[in-house]
Amino acid sequence: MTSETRARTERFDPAAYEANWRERWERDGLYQARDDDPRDKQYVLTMYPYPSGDLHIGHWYAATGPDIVARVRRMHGDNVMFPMGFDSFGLPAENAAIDRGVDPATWTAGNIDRMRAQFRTMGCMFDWTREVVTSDPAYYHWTQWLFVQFFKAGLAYRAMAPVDWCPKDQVVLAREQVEGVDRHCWRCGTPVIKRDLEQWFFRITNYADELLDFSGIDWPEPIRLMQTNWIGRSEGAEIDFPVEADGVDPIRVFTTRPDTIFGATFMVLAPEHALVSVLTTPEQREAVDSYVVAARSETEIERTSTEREKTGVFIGAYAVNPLNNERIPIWIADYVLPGYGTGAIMAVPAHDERDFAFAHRYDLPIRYVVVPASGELPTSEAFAAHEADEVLADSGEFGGMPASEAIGAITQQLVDIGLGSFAVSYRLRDWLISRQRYWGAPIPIVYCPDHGAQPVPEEQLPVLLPSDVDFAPTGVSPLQSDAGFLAAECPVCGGPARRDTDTMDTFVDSSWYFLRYTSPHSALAWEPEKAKLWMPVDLYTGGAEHAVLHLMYARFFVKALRDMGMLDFDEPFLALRNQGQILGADHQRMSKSRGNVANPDELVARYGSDAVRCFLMFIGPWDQGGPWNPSGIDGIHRFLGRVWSVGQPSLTDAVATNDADELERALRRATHVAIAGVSEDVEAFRFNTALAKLMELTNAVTRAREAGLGSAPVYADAVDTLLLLLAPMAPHITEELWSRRGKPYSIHQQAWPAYDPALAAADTIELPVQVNGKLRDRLVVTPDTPAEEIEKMALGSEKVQAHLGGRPPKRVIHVPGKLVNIVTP
RNA sequence: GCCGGAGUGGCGGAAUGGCAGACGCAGCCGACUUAAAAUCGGCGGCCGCAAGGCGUGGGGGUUCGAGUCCCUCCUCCGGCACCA
Repeated sequence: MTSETRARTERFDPAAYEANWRERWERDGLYQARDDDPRDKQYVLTMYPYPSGDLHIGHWYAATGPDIVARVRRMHGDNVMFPMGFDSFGLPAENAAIDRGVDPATWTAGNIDRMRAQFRTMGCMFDWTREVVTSDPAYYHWTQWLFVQFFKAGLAYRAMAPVDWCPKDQVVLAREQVEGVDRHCWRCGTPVIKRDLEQWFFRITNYADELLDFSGIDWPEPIRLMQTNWIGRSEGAEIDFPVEADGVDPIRVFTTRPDTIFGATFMVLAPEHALVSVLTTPEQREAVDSYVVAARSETEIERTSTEREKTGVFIGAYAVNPLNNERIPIWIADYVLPGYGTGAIMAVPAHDERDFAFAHRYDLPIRYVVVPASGELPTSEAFAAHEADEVLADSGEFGGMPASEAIGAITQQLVDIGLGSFAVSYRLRDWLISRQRYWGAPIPIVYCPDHGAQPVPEEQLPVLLPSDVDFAPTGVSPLQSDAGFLAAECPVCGGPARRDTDTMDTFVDSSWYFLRYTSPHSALAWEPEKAKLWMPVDLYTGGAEHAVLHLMYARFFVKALRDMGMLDFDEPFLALRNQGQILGADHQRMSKSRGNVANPDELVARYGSDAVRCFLMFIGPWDQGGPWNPSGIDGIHRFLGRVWSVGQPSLTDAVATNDADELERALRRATHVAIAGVSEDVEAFRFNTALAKLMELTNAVTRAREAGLGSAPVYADAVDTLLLLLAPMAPHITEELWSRRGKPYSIHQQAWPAYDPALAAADTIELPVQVNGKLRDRLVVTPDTPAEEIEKMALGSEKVQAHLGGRPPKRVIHVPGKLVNIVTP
């Protein structure tokens, strides 16, 4: 650059223009998605945040990726909606109320205001006119209304259930909110315990099979696998084992291996099983009772530890094997879980590790009934009968039958004698949605002494949260101590009734917020025609940690609402992409308690929003994340500085060169190579390599200017293209330069540059020449050089000849455009 | 234990089975400057004076050719975990 142009170029100072452009975009409603836009719609969505207080670097990381894609799709000519809101019900607000005495609503509203302002500094194309806030009565009105619809459709029911209870947060948790080996609370980490409570459930298990079907949606394989495993479909049989006592129902078991029934040497009931008290003999009563009491007081940790030695008690009673009438002793043991299958098993110690360990400890018989076709049999451990080439042994008329065949044959025989059925069991349980806390949507149900649980009439919704309650956690909802809230009227008889004092799991709120964005101010939950216009979401992004929570619940909601006639599609999110997690500098998950939360404000103030966006996208693949280390942001700042420099208008310091034509072709080629590369990378969420390609183009443009091309049309084209390609990632600097160059406002409304392969084609290519796969020389040829000539040139190379040692080559492999490899004899 | 994902320079990372290390960071050298910062240019896997050799977690294999495909082992990260 000459000193003359340097003087003309204003100093690169993002602070001088970034906020101004954001205000202009806002004022112009540039990012508002219009319902009456005739172009193809494109609904891009990123998971809305919990308003915890301040945005951290992870929010920037998560939002920038989809913002880039949304912007590119907009430049491709689509009518793009990219909304944002707040998932604002939940425990932290209530804990803040307890700790600091502030009202949850006030605390939440303050956080939302702060975070909304911080969000705006990102320069994302969020359409804030569509914002939803789930703790707003105008929103939870409809969450409650949806609950009533689920109730009326038979998909919401109340049941006494042993539930996971967090003793610290004093709240019931969904199974999905209990994590890890020690069965701890997902929020506070405290080990959970079991309690029996009347709870509301959503019948998600009705949709277990449909939720296993991912055809037609483009979701990451790991997420699909996690949901599949979570749903845990197992095919097998239910089998009735009659008991010796008169007038008592048989013991029904679920098994995936009915073919091993002749190896059943004992039965095991879960300690909670209803038949335990009926069947226990007087002599065993005391031992059984004390075992049951002990099992029920155990924590989840103890109960489900796989390390622990298996324990149990014989209850004194016997069942009868329905196929051979053998007498089988009945035990109880806590390794049989009450909530899975039928809560009872036929124990086949020869072919199940757990039954094997139990039999070993209590000296129960072990009988092998499935053997390898080879005839060999292990004797010291449970032999996992799984393989295809196995046959039954010691199994009456089924002896010698292949195991795979026997599964069906034995079940069929049990069906024929009325003591069995083909059955499917799922790991998935119904979704427990009751929460004994304040800061959530009240469950819109009243209890009448005469008419039981009745939904609040729709015209009386919303059931508003009272604002003056005592927040100290007591194990019951704070709403229970609020007499004004508690008192209600039975919608059937008008008599006095009691309101439900629990609130809904916040995952209920987030199971339909994407529908509310389509018509956020509607006097309905959503306008059917608006949902028809925008739904389903075309691209959804967020963290993989929601694989079996939000992402499964939202699918369930859409399927249930479809069956209620309220929606006409099957899946909420057509495509899903997960961003990686930005970890603290200590490689640990960012959390306030660890003190490793990185705040972007300082970086934004120093380098500008564009630099922070680009830096985050540049550090690695977006789906990978990684530990936070801001040291590389200087490189991005320098890059944007070079863009600032080349993007200035009317550079006239052109110097005539005698090879201008070739230089111009090279610059045009670099431009079109960048168009192709960036387009491809952005669609694939490879923002890091897209930026690398933009850096290469910038370097090529800089070189061209140094070479004197500054006033050539091809130079202006290259710069314009650079700005257009960079605009989705760095919306401010590109708008500023676009404007300075006298181009029409806004750059974000321009068409994405068109790629011309002919202009990207190289004049000459460099071909590596290998001998036995090792690089020995290079050839520079034009793309149309005939293969024979290239091979002749390769063989003629001195370096190649040195390695051939005068011998003729054994083989010559020529991959056109790639390389030549010569194999020596 | 089961199911995923990942191991590449000092660092972040790149590479449809075809030149390993693109693009950056940090570093070193140089230009500009009284000087520094900023900016610009250059150098950079390891061993070796060189020729050359060795290099993508370890070991084996397929191939003319392997970071990439196959087998096996190790380490790290995520999910699930007595689910019959």
